[in-house]
Amino acid sequence: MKFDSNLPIYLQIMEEIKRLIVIGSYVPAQKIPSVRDLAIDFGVNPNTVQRALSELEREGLLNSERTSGRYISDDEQLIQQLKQKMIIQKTDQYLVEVKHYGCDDTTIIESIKERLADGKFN
Amino acid sequence: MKFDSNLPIYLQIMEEIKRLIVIGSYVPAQKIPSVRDLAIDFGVNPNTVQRALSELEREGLLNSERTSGRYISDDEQLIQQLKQKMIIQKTDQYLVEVKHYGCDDTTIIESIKERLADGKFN
Amino acid sequence: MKFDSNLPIYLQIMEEIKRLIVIGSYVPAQKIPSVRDLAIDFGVNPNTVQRALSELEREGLLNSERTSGRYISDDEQLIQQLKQKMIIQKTDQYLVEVKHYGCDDTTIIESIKERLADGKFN
Amino acid sequence: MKFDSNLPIYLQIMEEIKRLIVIGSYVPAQKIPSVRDLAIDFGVNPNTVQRALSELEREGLLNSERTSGRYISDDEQLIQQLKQKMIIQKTDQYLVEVKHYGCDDTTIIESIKERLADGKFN
DNA sequence: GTGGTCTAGACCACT
DNA sequence: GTGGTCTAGACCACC
Repeated sequence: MKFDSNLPIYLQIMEEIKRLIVIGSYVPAQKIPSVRDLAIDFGVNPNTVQRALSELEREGLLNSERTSGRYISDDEQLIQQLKQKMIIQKTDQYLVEVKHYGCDDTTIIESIKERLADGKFN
Repeated sequence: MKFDSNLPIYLQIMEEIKRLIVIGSYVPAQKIPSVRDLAIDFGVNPNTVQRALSELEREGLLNSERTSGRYISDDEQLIQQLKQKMIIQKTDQYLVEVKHYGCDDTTIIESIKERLADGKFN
Repeated sequence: MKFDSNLPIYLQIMEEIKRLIVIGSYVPAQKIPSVRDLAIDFGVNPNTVQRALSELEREGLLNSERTSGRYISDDEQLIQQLKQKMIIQKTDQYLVEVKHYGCDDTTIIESIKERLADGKFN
Repeated sequence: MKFDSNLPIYLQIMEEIKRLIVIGSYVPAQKIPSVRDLAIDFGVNPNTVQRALSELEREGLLNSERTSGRYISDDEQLIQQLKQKMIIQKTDQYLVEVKHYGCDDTTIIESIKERLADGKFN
């Protein structure tokens, strides 16, 4: 995975894991790979993965069972909320920014439709 | 101004200055405040402002006239393109991300309309 | 049983067994359950129980009779001392800590009475 | 400082700093020593101190001002609550434990008075 | 010099 | 082999 050097890697890993949860690659209660394996996958130091996972655990998305491994939360509701929350968060951030640049509602929607029409995003 | 501690401050200052240009607070060929004054405005070290301005100069948006100070580019075309470029860039980044989260086109447009309807962004 | 993840489990098991002795759930010379059974009770690996028991043996509270199993010490005096020793140890540790936080004697006694009055501890 | 090897060092450092706040060695809004200096004081790796301080920051007891250093929270109320909270926490934990060992209220209070009378804790 | 992040590599408790 | 902690040492952004 390629990381943006302007954002801490552990945050980017958190994002990626959230994404994997949201799109269903990780399902509730599923065991995730070990810290060491994820570190290899991400091409990153185990400590960095550890930090990302600890933060996710603090957010309640992961549980760690001491010696057996880490698991996606089995709180299906929480997991389902996650998708909506992530989308809304990204959308709101986008809207704040473009409004900040002086766009009005119709311009925004036009822009979106236009860019989607290009079909580059599939 | 409040900065996101996870992103280099000089990048955030660059963004802000671009924004001021786009919304017309800075017009082509206008002289901008001194590094020192901007540093005070932004509540930031002059070195940090310096770096942001240098980068903007590299992008052609600013010219520094040695003794007299720094000016917004007088290339009106460039300035005019800026708004569109910024919007498109932000839009595309947004679209990439939400597509990455498994959203399809209609969902995206619905989301946008929904959030705009809230009216929180005006 | 719930363990505090910040303290080695074998220590917490030692504590619990001492507690069972002190409150009379285990009486002198009584045979205690097998490592395997204790491990199941505690929801823990047999090795961990093993370590706890070995330490207790070193302290003279347990004897292992090779083939027939492990027994609470028959040294009734030792067992009787245990309760006092545990109480004193915990009390002293508590006093050291709160004194360390700047409490004087009367404050301490007031605190204790106040918390006991709440009746949450019965 | 001597650390108990059975408890993570960063937790013990957090405790110690809270203690320093409670007894007034650190006052609200005061700047605390740098991570590096504290690391030397505690005889510990800077990363370990960093972790302790980050956790305290998350608890709102500390603020870090990017490049100038870290400061005790200026929320005097929060700081004042801390002392009570720490004492109550320790007292309750003590009471739970000794009750768990079968002590009744009068025994507890007698124990406390007796140990205090020894005068070893001053 | 300050906080923050990251790496590399070690050790521990526990399975 | 698993999560968790710790060390030593580096680099970065910022002052």
